[in-house]
Parts: sequence; C-alpha cells; structure tokens
Amino acid sequence: MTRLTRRQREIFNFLRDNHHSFTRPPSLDELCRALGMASRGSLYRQIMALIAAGLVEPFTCHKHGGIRLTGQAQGPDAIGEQGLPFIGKIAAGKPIEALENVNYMAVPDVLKTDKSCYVLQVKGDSMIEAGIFDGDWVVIEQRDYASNGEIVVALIENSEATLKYIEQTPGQILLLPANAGMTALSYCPEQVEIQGVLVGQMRSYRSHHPL
Amino acid sequence: MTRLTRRQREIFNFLRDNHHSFTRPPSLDELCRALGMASRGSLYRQIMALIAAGLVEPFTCHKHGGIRLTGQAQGPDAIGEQGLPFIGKIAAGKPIEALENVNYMAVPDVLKTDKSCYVLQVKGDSMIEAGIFDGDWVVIEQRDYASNGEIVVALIENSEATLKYIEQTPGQILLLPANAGMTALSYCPEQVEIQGVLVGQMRSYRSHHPL
DNA sequence: TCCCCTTGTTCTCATTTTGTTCTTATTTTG
DNA sequence: CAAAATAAGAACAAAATGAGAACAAGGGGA
Repeated sequence: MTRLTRRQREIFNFLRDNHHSFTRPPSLDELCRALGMASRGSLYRQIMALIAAGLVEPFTCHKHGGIRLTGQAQGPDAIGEQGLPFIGKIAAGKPIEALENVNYMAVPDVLKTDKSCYVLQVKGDSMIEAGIFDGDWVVIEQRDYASNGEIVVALIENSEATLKYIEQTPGQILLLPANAGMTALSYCPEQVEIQGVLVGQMRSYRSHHPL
Repeated sequence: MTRLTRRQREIFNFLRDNHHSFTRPPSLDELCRALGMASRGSLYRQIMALIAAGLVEPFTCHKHGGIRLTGQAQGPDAIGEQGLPFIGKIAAGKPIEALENVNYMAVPDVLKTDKSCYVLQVKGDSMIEAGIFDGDWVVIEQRDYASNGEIVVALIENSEATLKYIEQTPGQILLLPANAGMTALSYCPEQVEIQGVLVGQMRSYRSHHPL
C-alpha cells in the first residue's frame, strides 16, 4: 500500500470526522461542495487513492454507490458503547443476588450519569408507591453517600441489601419504603452502608403479553 | 442483498421516523404526498427495493396492504443510528407533540420487541397508578390492534392521542386511566384508532434539569 | 345491482444524478 | 528546473429517479 499524500490524508480525515453529517453515503458531488472543490473528477482520483489504500470501500454497486469508510478506517467513535453491567437482583432483606455471568444492557443516556453506574433488578413491592415495581430494572450510580430524599441501595449490617428512601440525621439513618403496608426502619450510621443511588428505572411490559 | 440506493435510504429513514404519524399503515398515495412525490408508481418501485432488502414487510393481501417496517428495520443496521427514535410527547387530550428533530435513544433489548418500536415521553398523571409518571418515557410497539388489558396509544376522533388501558367489547371501546381521580371514557370502534402498544417504560431520577 | 373511488401493480419515457475518463492548467516539492 | 501532486472542467454511459398512463381487484354507497 502506497503512502498517502498530504491531501489524501486531509480528505480521509475529513471523511472520518464528518461522515455522519452527510446523507449517507455521500456522493462525490456532495463531498465536493463540502470540501470546497469544484471538480468531481479531481475528487474522484483522490478517493480512488484512498480505496487503493484500503481506507474506503470500493464503489461496489458501480453507480450511485456513495463513499463509505472501510471497517479498518472507522475510529473508536463507530464502536458503540456496550452499555451498563447488569449485576444482579435486589430484594429487601437479602444480600444482592449476584449473577454468575454479568451481561450488559444498552441504557439511554438520560437514565445514567457520567459516574460509574450499574443495573439491578428489583424483587418485591417495597417501593411500589414510588412507581418501582417487582421485576423493574434500576440504574444505580455507585456512590457511598446520598442526599436526604434520594432512593439508595443500602447494605444493612453487612448482610442484607435494600432499596429505600433515605433520611439522615446526626446519629440516625431512616430507611423508608414506599409502601403503606411496610414500616420505616431506623439504624445508627455504623449499621448502614450506602452502596449507590437510584438514577434511572426501567420496566418491560413484554412478558405480560407474549405473542 | 444489494445495497440501498441513496434515495431508498432516505425514504426508509422517513418511514422509520414518521410511521407513527400516519393513519394505520400508510398507503402509497399517502406517502407520496408526505414525500412530495407526484407518482405512485415511482414510489412503488422504491418501496419494493426496501422490501427486497428486508426492511419493509411485503404487501400481504393485495388490498388493504399499506407499508409496515419489519423488525430488522430498527436493528443496529439502520446504517448509522442505533436505538429507537424518540418521536415526541404524548399528553392525554392532545395530539402527539412531535419533535422537529427526531433523535435516538439507546434502549435495552428487554424493553422492546422485534417489531417496529418508538419512544414517547409522557405528560400528565393519567397512568400514575400503573407506575407511569409525568416525564417518563414509554417504548411503544407500532401496531393497530391490542388485547384487552394492554396499555395503548390511541388516537381519538383523529385528533387527540392518549395513553390508556384498553378494554374492547363488540361495539364499544373503553379507555381506562390508572388514576382514581379520572374517569374511563367509552367510544365506538370507529372513533378510536390504536396506534401502538406499550412494551417498555423508563424514568430518570437525575436532578430534573434537561440538557 | 351498478358505479365510483381507492389500492397495488406494471410499463414507458424523459430527466437528473453519479461514477468514470481524459485533457489541460496550476501549484507544490525536491 | 523537473517531476509530482492537485485542481478544473468537459464529455460520456449507465443507473437512478420521477411523472404519468393504464389496468385489475376490491370496497362502499346509492
């Protein structure tokens, strides 16, 4: 593979950085305009050089193909994020039930933060009045502190985990369920370890009505 | 499978982003108007290409056909975007408030189906007892029928859209809110058009400031 | 029943777009 | 200065596209 000329590198960089802003795949005319060139034929020759270098897919369909980067050329931007790790299930009164194989869920950006997040599945109805139902998934930001009123994953006495509203006063931590049938629990700070804070919640209605 | 032509991709994207705003599966004539085309025959040829590519379901019954996307159509394919289109907001009593720029949200597989899906944001509290709050996002499978007990996006009198439980009996359709302060509404089948069925729901707890 | 309208379907024809090639002039580079 | 790189622009063929006519099947209404 012959070495790229300066202009070829320049055009390739432009392609790599801007290919998403064109009506996919861009045509030669379109790129000419974007690059400020007036001649389609000239651009064509440059593109052919990139094809020879293996950076751009050849025009397969002969006509109206458009310009596509080759797999080897795509930057890290093309590699989709793999999502958040789905860790296990959380049920009030038990330790978090970890999965043997962690797998990853795609999660919309609005449901997570820029901090470290993970996903748990909720077991039980202790937060039902907060709109968090049995079987829902929750996105948790990993953190060891919380503000009053936030919903937290708390580890009690190093043994049981739970998802509850938190209210902290000096010397006392209240963990409040959102379920009229359940009672709040009071602990001293040493008994409770905050493991994370709720930042997102998801529910599937699919299983209710299989095809 | 041959590669899509530029215009074919353009038309497909239009379909993918706007299928929610048509009465049922749109007919060729309807799409022509929406796309600014004058010839049904020309559009037909393009759609056939999309069918050949597996992106659109073939016209099944010769009549009453209409254009539907296949499940594969929203795969990471879509050539570029991944995730589901975020279409707009739905508030009981109003038409769906469409966004000018459709954008895409990564959505976990469990919250969607292999059919054509899209995302709406809920405005209002009519489904609050079903755990769907103001500001939540819902994943909707595009479909023009539903089973009793499902939560549907229904278009009433061709003007207002709403998200409600549905109960269908011969000659009557009930749309039930999940809010003790609201009353169920009864319609004849001709007044109600089902546009989709709820398959997933999402909520963000991040401090309520948009981007 | 008949009539009219809509729907998908098929074809033809003219126009536009796109890749492709070549010649020529200009700029860059060693 | 000479060679290479680059750009402009003309010209061309094939592909893509759109318009429009025409047709058959079905639905709905009078």
